[in-house]
Amino acid sequence: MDKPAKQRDAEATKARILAAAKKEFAKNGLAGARVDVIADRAKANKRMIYHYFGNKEDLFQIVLEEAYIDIRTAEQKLELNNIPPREALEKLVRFTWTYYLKNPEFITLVNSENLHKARHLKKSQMIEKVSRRFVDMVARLLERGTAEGAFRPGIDPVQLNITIAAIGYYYLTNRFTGSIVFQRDLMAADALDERLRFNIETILRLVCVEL
Amino acid sequence: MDKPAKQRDAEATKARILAAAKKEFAKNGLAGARVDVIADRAKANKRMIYHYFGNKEDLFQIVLEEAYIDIRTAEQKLELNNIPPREALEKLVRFTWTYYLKNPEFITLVNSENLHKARHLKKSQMIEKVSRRFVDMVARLLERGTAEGAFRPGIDPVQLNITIAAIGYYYLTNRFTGSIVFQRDLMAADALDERLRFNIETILRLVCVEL
DNA sequence: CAAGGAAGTAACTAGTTAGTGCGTTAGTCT
DNA sequence: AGACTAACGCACTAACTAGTTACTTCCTTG
Repeated sequence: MDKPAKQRDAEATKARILAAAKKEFAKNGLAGARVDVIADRAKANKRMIYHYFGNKEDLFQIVLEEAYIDIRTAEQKLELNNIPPREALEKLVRFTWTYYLKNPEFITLVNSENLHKARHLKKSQMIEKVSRRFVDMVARLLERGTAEGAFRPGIDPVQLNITIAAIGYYYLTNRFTGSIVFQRDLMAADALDERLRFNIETILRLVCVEL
Repeated sequence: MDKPAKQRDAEATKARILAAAKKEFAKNGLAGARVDVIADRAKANKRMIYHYFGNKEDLFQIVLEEAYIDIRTAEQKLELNNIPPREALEKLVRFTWTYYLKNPEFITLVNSENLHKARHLKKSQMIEKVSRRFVDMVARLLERGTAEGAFRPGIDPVQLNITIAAIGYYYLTNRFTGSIVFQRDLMAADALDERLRFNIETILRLVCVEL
């Protein structure tokens, strides 16, 4: 069922445009991004962008949606409910940190979207669906841990989710100003290891009955 | 209809430009901000902006510097070393949260600066000085708490500072996408109270020997 | 195989935007 | 008073940028 290699390939062109757009939007934000740059980097013509995606903002919206779907999909693959609660929690903290570290565009795109008061995400129905599944996963983990007596009762899964994200996200999104303010290279390999360790400790102390 | 004699006041004009610029840069980022809008809102002429501040980027840099100096100054006024360690720590968490909440431009300006890899902050000497004083303050607090047996030993003041900032900053900067992802109005009054409570608990559990 | 549609391109337009040239007005100093 | 300096303002430009027009090239299918 393989399609023969075409000289013309709409899907491939769309994919190249999306990849280039992700990079450009992440680097310069929505206002700072240049459509011409996206076209060039995608080895496509600017006209193709407007043909496939409508306009700059619509393109941004699709890039953003894909970024959210990507992280939520990766999270589901963790299958946290097949391992002991405490290990699962640590695994989630570790995953979140590593995902942000390896996908720095995600952070920048989310920042951009918040600068625009999430007006693009608001239009997306898909996001609500995948987000609910994500919150449910952590809620179930908390229930399981509480039932086993490992986790403190009464922890709000949303607050926990936000906190797990926060301690990784903030460190990485503010790595440039942070390296100046704290006069330390926050992106040095040992600094990154140390931060992950600290984050795991923060969350375990918050959630677990005893260490 | 006589025009009232127009008072000339360079300092007042500069101040109006800075205030307008802060608002515009915070709202739209460096690339999205419009110099004409700043001039209009400052009830000044665009020519004055270039006369006093050189260019758009230099203006951004000064706005950013002032924002940093403002928060660092407010932090120093806390005088954390005159109250018991545990209370001082809680006070710092509470202050950080409240400052971000009441000064949303600070967060957005810092985000913008990080999008630009902190290239403006790098040029500023003042920042390093006020930042060091800030880290020292928290370091002394940690030492004091550890000496009294209230705090766990070996906590890195930089990691703690980052974490205290993170749990407030992330919640607020991502309040728009967060309200969609978590399907909850993160800015409702009770949600804000609840978050502050949760943040205090997070930090106390991280730092204190026992609650 | 011809025909129609889809993929792809170059050159253009209309509007925007940072930055300026140059002139005017108000306050100050001698 | 007159001269000098600094505050202020208008109107312009050169460069840029999102989006479009009008066209060519290639592929599929009836």
